[in-house]
Amino acid sequence: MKKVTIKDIAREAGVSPSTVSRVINKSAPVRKELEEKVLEVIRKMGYTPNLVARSLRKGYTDTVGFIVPDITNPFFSLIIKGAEDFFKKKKISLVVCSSNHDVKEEEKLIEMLVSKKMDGLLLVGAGSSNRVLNSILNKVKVVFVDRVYEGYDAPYVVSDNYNGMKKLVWYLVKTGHRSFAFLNGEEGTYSATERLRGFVDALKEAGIKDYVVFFGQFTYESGFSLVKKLGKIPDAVVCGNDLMAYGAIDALEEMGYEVPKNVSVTGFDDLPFSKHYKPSLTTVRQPFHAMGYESAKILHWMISGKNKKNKKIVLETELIIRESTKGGSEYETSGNS
Amino acid sequence: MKKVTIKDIAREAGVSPSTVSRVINKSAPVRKELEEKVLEVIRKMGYTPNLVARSLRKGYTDTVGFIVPDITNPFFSLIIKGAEDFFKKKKISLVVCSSNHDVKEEEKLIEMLVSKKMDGLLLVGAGSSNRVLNSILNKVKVVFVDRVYEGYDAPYVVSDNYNGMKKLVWYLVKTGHRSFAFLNGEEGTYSATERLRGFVDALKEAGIKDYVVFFGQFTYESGFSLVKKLGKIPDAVVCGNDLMAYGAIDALEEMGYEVPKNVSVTGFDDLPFSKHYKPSLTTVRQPFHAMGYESAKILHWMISGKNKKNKKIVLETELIIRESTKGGSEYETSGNS
DNA sequence: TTGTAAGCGTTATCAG
DNA sequence: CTGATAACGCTTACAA
Repeated sequence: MKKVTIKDIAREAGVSPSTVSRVINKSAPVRKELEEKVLEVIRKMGYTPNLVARSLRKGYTDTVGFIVPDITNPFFSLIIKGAEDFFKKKKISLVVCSSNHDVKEEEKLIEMLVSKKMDGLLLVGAGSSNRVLNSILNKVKVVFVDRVYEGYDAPYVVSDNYNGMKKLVWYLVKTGHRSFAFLNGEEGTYSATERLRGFVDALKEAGIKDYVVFFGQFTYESGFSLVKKLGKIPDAVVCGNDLMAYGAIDALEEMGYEVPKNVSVTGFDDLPFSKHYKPSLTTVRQPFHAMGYESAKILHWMISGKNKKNKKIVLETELIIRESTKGGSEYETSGNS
Repeated sequence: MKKVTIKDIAREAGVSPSTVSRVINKSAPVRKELEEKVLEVIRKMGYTPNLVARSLRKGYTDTVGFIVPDITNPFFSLIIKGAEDFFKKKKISLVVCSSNHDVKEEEKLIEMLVSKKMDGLLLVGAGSSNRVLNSILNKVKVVFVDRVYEGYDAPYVVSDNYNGMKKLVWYLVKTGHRSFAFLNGEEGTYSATERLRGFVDALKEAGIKDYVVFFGQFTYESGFSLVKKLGKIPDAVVCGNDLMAYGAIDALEEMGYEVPKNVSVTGFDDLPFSKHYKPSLTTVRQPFHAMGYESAKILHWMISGKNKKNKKIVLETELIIRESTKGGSEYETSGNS
């Protein structure tokens, strides 16, 4: 099928290309009669505007890029969904890319997306820094998601990892736990760092010194193997995220412990699945969808020229108490208004 | 920062734009000396080619669209990952869109993607048909994923739902199950239909008539509530997919049954999580990643002009035996060569 | 209200 | 090997 352009429509309708353009975009008044004629020809010939040409002319693409470490991880795909839900309303499409937790790949992706003239970029960084970031930060609008990059003056949207973890630990202390192990994710990651801060600060405030900290990855397997390395089993095993908690629980049970009877285990994230885990997981809920949605909103502001340049958003986290921890229901979660 | 174009480079390097283009694309020989000069200026001025302009000129975008019902569903995100892994090697990017299981939305998305001049489309359809499909099938290359559309002569990649289900039911029969309930997903869906066919045929071959079939959705909640509607609990509850099986197991346990002691439950998909469910799930593994990867490969063939027009691929499924079904280990899976 | 023509940034063609 | 020039399809001054 030969492709039909605005010129073909113009010729067929006996008008000029500009008139056709005006009809399509309602960018200027056109005589009713002509308008109808044009519309009819468009329909008849099955014309659809070439948005590539339009983009070249107008200077924007109505497309933004979203780079995440792994699209397969529900944590990220839920965030993406949030962004998508916002952008869909603005008729903006999303180019989604996985960096596979690799900063090198991330750099390549960023360059490609900039070259493809994305109107903006949403970035869940793979590392804590990035060579190309500096050079592109003034070529394209960027919003950091779930990460704070020291030294870059760009807006970000994160959730309150620090206070989420604090709430969780306080709860554990309050329900009688006195010794702790923290099975954390990748050392150096923003999330791991913040959660550790919360963990340590909460215990310090509680005057508890009986704890150990290990780093691993944010995966089931890592949670599983880290548990096996634990010398003595503490009252509570606090995990870097839900996946690790699943692994930790399974390892503990394999070792003959019952959760939560002999040991409490907690997660972080509250993946949709965690309420169905056995035992269902006590964890800290991150507002995935909102994280994506808010980042998208900010990026959109920036794109539209509303200069929310240094918007920094920290979204609330919520303590979710379920059955993987021992202890009364006397503690009220703070976020359930 | 003012954007720098190929002309700026040309001027600065004292050559013509064509020469710069030739250097960038290695599309024709250029004197070493000039080439170096150009490369240097490019570096110095921080030039990156405008791929929108290039696309307009060349007639393709190195971008393909992928529409799925819900990016949040691990089943789909794993497929997307497969496609992404293939396309990354070809430097093709993916515009990922969720139709939210809504055919209307899907139609809009398709039109938009065609307008944006995607080189091709990967489509996990939301329904069994679609108004715009006919009109765009000769405007853009399309590969259907996980669905066979009757009446459209386009290539597809699916997994062998029918035989997968047959293998599963045979196994159940072989291990002594004599009465069945099939808790299926959305009626009319390709997957639901094929799995039902497999289920019915296998039982027919086994001479078993004691079974019931229900339709619902492919969700945890649906599995849960469908179980509650079951009159008598059969030997085996066969579920439309893994999520439904999770729900079914939980409902059954809530009703006081033990799985698999009192009743066996099976899934379909083998989500990464199913081996960690309690009990771990007996299910049929679909080759998610391969489904995405193969679809991408075919689409790429079509785009590159290699006319694999009517390529139809049915990928093998594999029976995965775990702990949610009662029965010996005497049965050998067929796919473990 | 409508048409003409320039231009968005590339690349392909054609001379030289 | 290199440079003009046209063209990709659209939008937008500017002119009428």
